[in-house]
Amino acid sequence: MEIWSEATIKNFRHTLLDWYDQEGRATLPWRINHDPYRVLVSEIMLQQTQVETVLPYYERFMQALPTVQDLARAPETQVLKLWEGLGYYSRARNLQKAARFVVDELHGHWPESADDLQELPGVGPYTSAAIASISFGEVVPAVDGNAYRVFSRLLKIDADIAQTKSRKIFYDAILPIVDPARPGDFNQAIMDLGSSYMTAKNPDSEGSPVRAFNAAYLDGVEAAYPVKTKKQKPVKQLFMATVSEDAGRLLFERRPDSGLLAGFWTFPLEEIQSIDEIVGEQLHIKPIVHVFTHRRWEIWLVKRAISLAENYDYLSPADWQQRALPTVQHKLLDALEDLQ
DNA sequence: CATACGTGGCC
DNA sequence: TGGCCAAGTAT
Repeated sequence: MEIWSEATIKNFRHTLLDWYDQEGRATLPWRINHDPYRVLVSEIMLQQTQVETVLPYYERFMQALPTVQDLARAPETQVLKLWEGLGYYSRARNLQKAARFVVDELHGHWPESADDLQELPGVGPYTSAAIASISFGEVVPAVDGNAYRVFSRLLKIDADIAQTKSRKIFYDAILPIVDPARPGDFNQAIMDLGSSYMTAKNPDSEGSPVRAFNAAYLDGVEAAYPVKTKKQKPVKQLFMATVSEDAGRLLFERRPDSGLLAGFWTFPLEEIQSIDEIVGEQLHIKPIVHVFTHRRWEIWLVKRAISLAENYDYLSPADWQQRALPTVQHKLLDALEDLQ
């Protein structure tokens, strides 16, 4: 691993921030100002989600709920509907819990340090550092996937970025490099660098503004960085989805309050071991396939009667359109519509 | 500390 | 196509 001199660090900050000032994405809507609410919403949405995906959601969310007080007072159903399709839905619930904490417990006064911000639900080591540096000027590194990738290459850090314990190694390595005059811009510049020149696949290290600081590139070993162990494959699961109609309404099931798609509405889903269990009954000749990070669902639509359960409800189109439905349920509805 | 937790894009 | 990747956190 490389250790930079104080002169190199100063040179790097200057090079990075000059590039950021010229080429950075200053027009991103969460960079219009440093309002902690606007930054918080953006950072939560951006967790494991790309900028292009977030943009329309962010604009719509801020339009509907412009202040932390608005979010704190909103019905949870509205928040989930605004989040529909973004995924990782516990983020939406935690975001509203965080807003309620700031408004109700802290009387609208924001925590200003990374340590205190981490008390907010859904705000962990990365997000707390991002808000503290961007909104409040705290000199802390925001160590996200970009920072891992960028600094693993710049400094040739061999720690496996898939391992939790590597976080401290990167934090300690980056901390002395963060620009004390512009910590928020520094962190955002690293992220912009990681999503432009120093990408995971097909990086353009040759054209990168910090190529002179990229030890892995200069040594011709960039392909070896970052070190990252592989994830496990999604588990395959087979389901029968019940299509039960009553006077123009369709039967939906409310999923449990915890776990996958918690609290969201889908057709009643019953896991089966083999397609043989429903042969001759299915409505489609091919299953609807939906892949999560850790599961791969194959769902067969079956028109059948089913005994009602406590978490079942017949919904009219007007009903289900105003509820937050997971993407997999939209796929099922689309497939059903194709049959008509 | 390893795993659960969504979705869309890319090759 | 299946695997990998993208501004992580909670448990």
